Amino acid sequence: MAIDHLDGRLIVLLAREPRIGVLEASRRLGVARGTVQARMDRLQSNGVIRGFGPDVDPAALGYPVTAFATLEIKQGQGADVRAHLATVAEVLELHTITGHGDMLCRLVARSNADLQRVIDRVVGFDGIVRASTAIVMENPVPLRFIPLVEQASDDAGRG
Amino acid sequence: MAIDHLDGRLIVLLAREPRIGVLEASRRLGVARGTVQARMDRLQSNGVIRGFGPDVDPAALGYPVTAFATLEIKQGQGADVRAHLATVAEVLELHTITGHGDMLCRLVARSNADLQRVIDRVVGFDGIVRASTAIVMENPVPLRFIPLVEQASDDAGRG
DNA sequence: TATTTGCTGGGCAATCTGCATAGCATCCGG
DNA sequence: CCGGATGCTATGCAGATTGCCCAGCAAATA
Repeated sequence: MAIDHLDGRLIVLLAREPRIGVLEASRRLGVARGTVQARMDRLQSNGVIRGFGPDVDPAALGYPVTAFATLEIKQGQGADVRAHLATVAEVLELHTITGHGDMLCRLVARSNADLQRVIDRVVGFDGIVRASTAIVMENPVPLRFIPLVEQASDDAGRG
Repeated sequence: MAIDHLDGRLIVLLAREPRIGVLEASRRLGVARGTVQARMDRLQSNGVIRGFGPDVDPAALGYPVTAFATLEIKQGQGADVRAHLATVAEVLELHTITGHGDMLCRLVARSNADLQRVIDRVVGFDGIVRASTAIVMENPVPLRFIPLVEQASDDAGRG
């Protein structure tokens, strides 16, 4: 579960140049090919690396508007709401959270006007009492894991 | 910029089985290898596919706690705050948003107790007036793009 | 001390990639 | 209706990579 420095370097390398193969990676890291192969297998069965799915940009797909919506759910309707939101393609992720709102979801839309349609679709469901939406203007730090990986692998030695 | 049905099928296929190569993909999709190659090149230069970075799970790295923090920023300190947050490894992403809070960021931590440390680190900076945090309990819909891709590629024909 | 585990270095057959060519069909402006 | 551009198919080939194997070795473990 803990990763060492070599794991860290491997993940960072894969993040930077995803198309390189095992052989090239072993050259870059200065270790044997079998080692890289074993590390990658281990990282994947550990679940540290879930996969290598293509990194899709919603904006390039025609959905340049992102928003976060906090939803207040009627007691006992949680499961139904989850199922409902899972059917909406514009809902990219959904979390249940502590605090006054009950759920937080990330939405995308084709335009600000289209966002209204998406929100109507999201909240147009019985179990949802209220929704409050924040539109994303800028994204100074896009979703990233590398710094965390580096920190985790640095911690390894002196855990 | 718009993607057609074949693009959609290709992306979905890559998402499901990321390690397959161009040749295998062409077999699965029932098209020529050169076609898949051309489509992938186009999708990447379009920016629809940003890359194939490894999908890292923070929980497996030892950071099982996720939270969203809404930050209120002192006028004119935006840039400094961005720079500050970018240096914190536990800040996985940062958005500037409309509404009362000014920024929304996604945090991870090693435990609920550790989250306190992370939050202190995040808000322990001059430009930040106030922070309100929501801890994620469940994640019924993990970050996903496939439904959106399918919708976008279905729209293609009858746009 | 015997055993297990992880890394190295090497080898081999099968496969895949990158690159190039050529034939077709479709779409579009003239 | 024609010329030209574009996109898909089909194929070929040399070189690189993969998956799988083995044996030696060092360090940690029982």
